[in-house]
Amino acid sequence: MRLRLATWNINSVRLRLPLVTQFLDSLQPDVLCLQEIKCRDAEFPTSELRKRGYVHIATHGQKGYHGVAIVSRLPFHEIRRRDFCAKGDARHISVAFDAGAADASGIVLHNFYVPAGGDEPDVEINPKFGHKLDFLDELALWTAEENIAGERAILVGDLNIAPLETDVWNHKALLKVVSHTPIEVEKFTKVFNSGPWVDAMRRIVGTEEKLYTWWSYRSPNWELADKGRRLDHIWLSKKLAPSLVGMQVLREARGWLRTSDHVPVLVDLDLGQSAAPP
DNA sequence: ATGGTTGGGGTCCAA
Repeated sequence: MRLRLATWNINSVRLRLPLVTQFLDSLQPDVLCLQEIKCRDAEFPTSELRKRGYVHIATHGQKGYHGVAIVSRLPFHEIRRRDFCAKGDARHISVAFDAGAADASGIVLHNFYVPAGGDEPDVEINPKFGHKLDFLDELALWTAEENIAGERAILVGDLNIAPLETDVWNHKALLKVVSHTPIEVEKFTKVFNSGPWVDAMRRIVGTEEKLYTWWSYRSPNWELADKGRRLDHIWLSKKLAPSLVGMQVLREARGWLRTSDHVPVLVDLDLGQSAAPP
């Protein structure tokens, strides 16, 4: 069984619903994880997505800011929503695919929207940066305690950190820019090492190659200047990693009319292979 | 070094 999974920071799902449906129609993912839906659960465009076959929908929304959702053709259960840092922020949702999802059964999927962290990488003058670091600390502890990378697990989302030198357009220029500072990369790495995770994107595109998923709205000529960062990630547990058969960053989506500043990232898994011995 | 754009909700905050 093939499973196509996508993640996309949509930056207002209601405003960009036509782009979401265009994306679903053309790329045909089985599961789409969204971040920054920027609406309450009741305002999520559930009926429009159900009409297109994505009948299984779980949301963790709030008014105006943040918010995550999982939109799926495959049935799931055990929907969980954790309030990291106990601020009432909607930044996490997870589901487990059930028996009706055939070979996807037993896979737990976590969808995150990590705080952006504000402009100044200094906790003394910028509480938002402190919040981001605290969020990562709590995430590392929790992922280890809960063993969320256990057996068959996937972690996706806008993690708002570009960890590698080739994840940003200019490593040196961005060392003091929030998203690429050493302290953030250190904490990001701790989260990654809290479980047996594999970076699916870098399994397909080598670390010597530049790879971005986000281009600022503030930079004109995004395509020509190409001042991007890889802020969005897909991690597979070691057990699932052998099933990875494809990955794409849908760079063209950044050129769509009135689009998000993030583009979708997709992976293809051949779950028939995941049962094979190592 | 600076300033640039977008979205939501409401006359500014977050990204």
